[in-house]
Order: sequence, then structure tokens, then C-alpha cells
Amino acid sequence: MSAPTSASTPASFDWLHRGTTEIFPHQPESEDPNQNLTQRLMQCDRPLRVKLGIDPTGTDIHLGHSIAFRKLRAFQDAGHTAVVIIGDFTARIGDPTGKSEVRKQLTEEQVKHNAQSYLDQLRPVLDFDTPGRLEIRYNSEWLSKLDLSKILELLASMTVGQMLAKEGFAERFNQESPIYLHEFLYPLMQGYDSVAVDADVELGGTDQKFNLAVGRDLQRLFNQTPQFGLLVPILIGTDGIQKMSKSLGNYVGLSEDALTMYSKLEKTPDDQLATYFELLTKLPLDSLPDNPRDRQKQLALEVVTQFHGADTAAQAQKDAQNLVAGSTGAADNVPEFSLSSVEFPVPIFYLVSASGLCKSSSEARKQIKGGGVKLDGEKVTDMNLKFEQAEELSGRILQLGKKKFVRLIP
RNA sequence: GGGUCGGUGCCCGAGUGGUUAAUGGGGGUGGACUGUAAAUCCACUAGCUAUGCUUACGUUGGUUCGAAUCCAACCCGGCCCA
Repeated sequence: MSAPTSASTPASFDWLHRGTTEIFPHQPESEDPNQNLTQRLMQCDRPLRVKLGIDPTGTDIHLGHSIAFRKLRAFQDAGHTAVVIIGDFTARIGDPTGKSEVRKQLTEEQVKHNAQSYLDQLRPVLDFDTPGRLEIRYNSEWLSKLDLSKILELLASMTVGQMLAKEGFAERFNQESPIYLHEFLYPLMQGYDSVAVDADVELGGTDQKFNLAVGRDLQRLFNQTPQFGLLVPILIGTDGIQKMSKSLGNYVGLSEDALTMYSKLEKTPDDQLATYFELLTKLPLDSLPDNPRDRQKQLALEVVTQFHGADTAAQAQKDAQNLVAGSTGAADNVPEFSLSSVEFPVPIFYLVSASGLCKSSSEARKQIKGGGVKLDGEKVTDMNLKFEQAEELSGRILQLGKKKFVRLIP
């Protein structure tokens, strides 16, 4: 295996610093490669092992997760080895970071399924193909083998006070909400992962600082050179307020279709635009369009291109414009709904719910009442409107609000 | 283990026997406006092929013409004591 390119070309480390919040330990003046990551990168004679863990707790990952993986990709491109840890063991305990509640425990099967799904979704982000650039490890490999004496050794390396100093714990303790003992194990296990894979660098969101630091402590305990921690920002979601998360519904999933992705991204809040460009693209930040609307479009196009390719992205942009303009016929990528599953005569409100635009028929009625339902661009006002047969409806487009469409087919 | 306080809708949080899916806020969805944004204003915010019916205030029973509200047991959590 060849030495990392960065070693031979003492080039710039822009890729390292773009969108990076913090690197620790960080002593920029130091020549010591254990105190200064840039020195380490320039001096290393072998690819560094760059760890990034993810707990397969759900089936979807989103752009918020992707920024750490993008950084990981940057390391890969610089010749280093990405060590992706699938937290199949830790997922069953749950990371207490940032949670106000205990995470529910998952079965082994769910975890397995989720893990595969994650890897599929990461395909466009990481380099899966270049030999030596990617290592995928499951932490059950070593964590399930820990015996009590080893666990005690880990536990003895930290104090309750140190644990309680951790952000989430402190809050929960002060709010008098429950903290279970097994949650204290989480940072230790994640830290032990670093020992198990002999990590040189670990990536994570800023909320992971504590956990990455524990990794350093444990590596020291096991006579390894402590890893560097590299923190990337937590991406704010599409609501512009809270961090991107599936449960808050303010996310853009990596596996979403191009049109959905585009539609969400093109309304990125103005004050998040710069951040999104920095974290989700490689575009130079000083040559963006002046008009905020154009910036939104460029961002959407760029990101969708990463996941779906330029052609599909361009088509999504076109479709999005057509849909909003109301020229329904021009939209090709509208989900279809087959009328074969409904019984005629069918009331409009039932149709709205059956087609999946609304969760329930009650909600559909309310939306119709509120003027949110359109058929071929025309507002539906009578919720008891009935259709006698499928021919009346097939080919027409049913719409809820500005964003949800369904084409009715026989 | 003992004492004590508490468990209400997506979230927070009122309500303490009597028309009512249950005040208020947040969030969400829809409408107007707009740049498909923000801000603002308005509406909606349990389910049902539905002018009515069915479920809802930790769980299960009980008292009552009638309970989220009273009683009992149980489950869960906080705090104090051990």
C-alpha cells in the first residue's frame, strides 16, 4: 500500500479544516505529531486509521449524519483508512448523548437490518472501492466478549463525577429525570471501540466530544497512542432551528428520491444556507449567487447531484418548478396511486387518505375544509364530493398543500 | 425497604364529579402574504367510506344517573431517609 498522498505533497489541508469545528489535542505551534494533527498527517509513513462510529438505531440516515462521513471521505481521498464502526452492540444500549429520555432497546435482528441499510445509503458518500481505504467493523465483535473483570477495569477508569459532568447527564440529573446505570457504560464502550481498532483519529459531531475524549483515556490505559478527535458541527435541520433529526421531521434522508430531496433543500432557511454549502458541498464559498433564492436552488441541485447524479438532479429541479407552477402534466416523477384498490363510488376525502396524502380520513376532511386539497390544480371545496367510477379520476393529479402530489392511475 | 410528591392529547402544561375530544402555550399541517424562505394574520390539530358512531386523561377494578376528577390494588418515575 502506498503512503498517503498528503505525505509526499505538503499541500494545503483545506480539506481537513473546511467545516471542522475543533480538533483536539490542538497545539498548532507544536512540532509533536501527537499534539498537532497537521504534523501527524505530514509525517506519517502509513495511512492513518480514521474511526467513525454510527449506531444502527433506525433505517434511515440523513444529511446530518453525512457531514461526518463526508469528512471521513476526505481522509480517504487523502490516502487514509476509514474505519467505520457499526455500533451493533452499542445500538442495543443507546447513546444517552443529547437525549432527554432513555433510548428503547432494539433486537439483534432490527440492528442487523438497520446496519445493512446504513451501508447502502452511505455508498454515494464513501469510497467503497479503492483497496485499503475502507474497513467496516461491528463492535459486537469485541464488546460482546468483554467479561466482567475487563468491564470493571473500564468502569474503574472513570468517576461518577466525570460522568455527571457530561452534558446530557448533568441536565437530566438536574431535571430530576431518570438516568440508568447502563447508560454510564455507553461512553466507555464507544471509547473501547477506539482501543479495539487502534484508531489514530476519531470523527464525530460536536456532541461527541466527551465520548471521543473517553476513547483517548482508554487508549492511554491500554498503552496505545491516544487518538485525535475531530469534531464537525451538528447540522441544523430544514426548520432552521433544531438539529436535523428524523424524529423532529426536519431531515433530508440520504435515500430519498431526487424530487423530495430537491424540494426540501430548495427551501433551506436563509441563515443556514452558508453552513449547508460549507458542510454539504465542495463549492467555493466566495462565488455563490447573490440572490438567496438562487443560492437555495444551487444548493439543492448540488446536493441532489451527489446522491442521484447530475441528470436526475436537473430533472428534479425542473419537476419541482413545474409542480409549483401548477402545470401538473409536466411532472413525471409524481408518485402514483392505483385506483384499483378503492371501491366506487368513492368520496373525495376517502381518496385523499387512501392515496397516502393524509394519515387518516379525518385529517383528509379537515384539510379539504381548510382548502388544502386540489384536484388538477383546482381547489376542492366539497368534502362529500363523490366519484362514481375510476375513469373519472384516472390520470388526474391529487394534491395536498404545495408539496404533496399523487397521480391517480387505474 | 420506609416516607413523600407525581404520571393528562405530538410535547409542555391547566383542569379536581356533570353540556363539550378536555383551557392555554409550543410544535405540526393547511390557507393568505412571499422568494416554495423568514416575519405576520387566519383555520385545523383522536379514529372511522361519517350529518352519526367509536376510542381517549399510567393500568385494572369499584362507587355513582354521571368520573380525567372519589375509592382500592397494581405499574412507572422524582425527591428524602435506610
